[in-house]
Amino acid sequence: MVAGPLPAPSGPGKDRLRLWIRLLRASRTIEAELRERLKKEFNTTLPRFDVMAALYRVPEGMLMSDLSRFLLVSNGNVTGIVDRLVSEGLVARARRNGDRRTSMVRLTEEGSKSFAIIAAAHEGWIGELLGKVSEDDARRLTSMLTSFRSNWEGRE
Amino acid sequence: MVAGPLPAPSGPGKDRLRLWIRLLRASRTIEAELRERLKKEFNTTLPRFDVMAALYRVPEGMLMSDLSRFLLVSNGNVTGIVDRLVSEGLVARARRNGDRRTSMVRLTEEGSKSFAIIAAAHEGWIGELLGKVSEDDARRLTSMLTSFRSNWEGRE
DNA sequence: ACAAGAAACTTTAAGCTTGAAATAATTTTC
DNA sequence: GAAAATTATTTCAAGCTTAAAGTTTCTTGT
Repeated sequence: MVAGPLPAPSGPGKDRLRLWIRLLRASRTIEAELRERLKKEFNTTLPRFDVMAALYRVPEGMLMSDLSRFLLVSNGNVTGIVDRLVSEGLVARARRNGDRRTSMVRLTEEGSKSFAIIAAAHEGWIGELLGKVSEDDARRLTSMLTSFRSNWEGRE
Repeated sequence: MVAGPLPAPSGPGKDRLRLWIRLLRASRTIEAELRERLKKEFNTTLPRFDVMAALYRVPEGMLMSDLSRFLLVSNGNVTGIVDRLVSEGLVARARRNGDRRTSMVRLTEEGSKSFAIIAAAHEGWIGELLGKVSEDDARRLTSMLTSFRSNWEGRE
């Protein structure tokens, strides 16, 4: 890690900037670790995991556009990830509801079983990686981030 | 946003998992917004901005490997981003120190001027996007994340 | 000195990501 | 009820990202 040779700037607004930088670094650090473990242990990727996690909560499936909104990624992106999951037999697209533009995407039985195993390991990893954060801090942080989220959603 | 139809799970370990999910969502939300504004307002990208921000702090420049470590991305990745910045005239590679394997990378004068402008806008955006987080919470969050970081660095 | 190993960087292949353009199906408007 | 607008999704081009393999240049052990 390269130490910043310039003195830490201060002033109004700098506190938020510093917070953002820390937030980004923390999530990138954890993300990198998860990515590596998913690859090594289960030969899968974080985006695939994210899609499967979203679908796991909703057995009847989700529309592509719901997935895209939920995961905060572009719809073209979801198409590619789902394509790969389908070709691996973990996910199925069901065309034809009433609206023939849409396709309902859901985990296959294999996908569901596979995800359950990975998710258990994932939860353990998070426990390990965030283990040094006290229960108290974890709850406090969570509630601050929750209030950030609701502020965000009510903006514009 | 799709609401989770399953009841929120509880139990030991779930608090950390919930924290991680919130952390990830918060940073992705902000990242997406920054990415979009960087594109729209300055026709640049977050990775380019990150590299320039790292270099801006160190006028004499950094080695590729330092950049890679500092930004938490792979070295092959940095090569590509720096290539593009060089072709745009914002960054310069200076071969030949004593060690001819290394190249010292630094902002050009144009790059430095350009970054200063973008950075000012960026800081304003962060102030806006995180504006609803109180100064107090911002400092508390920052210190929690800092202690996470130092715990992290001391692991393994 | 010289071979073996390590270090700094680039290249490559595969996959992720975005924004924009293209398709196809539905809804709205006149 | 046809044209226009909207919605859901896919395709595309460009760029980001990683891990692994390759190149070049030091460094080390003998």
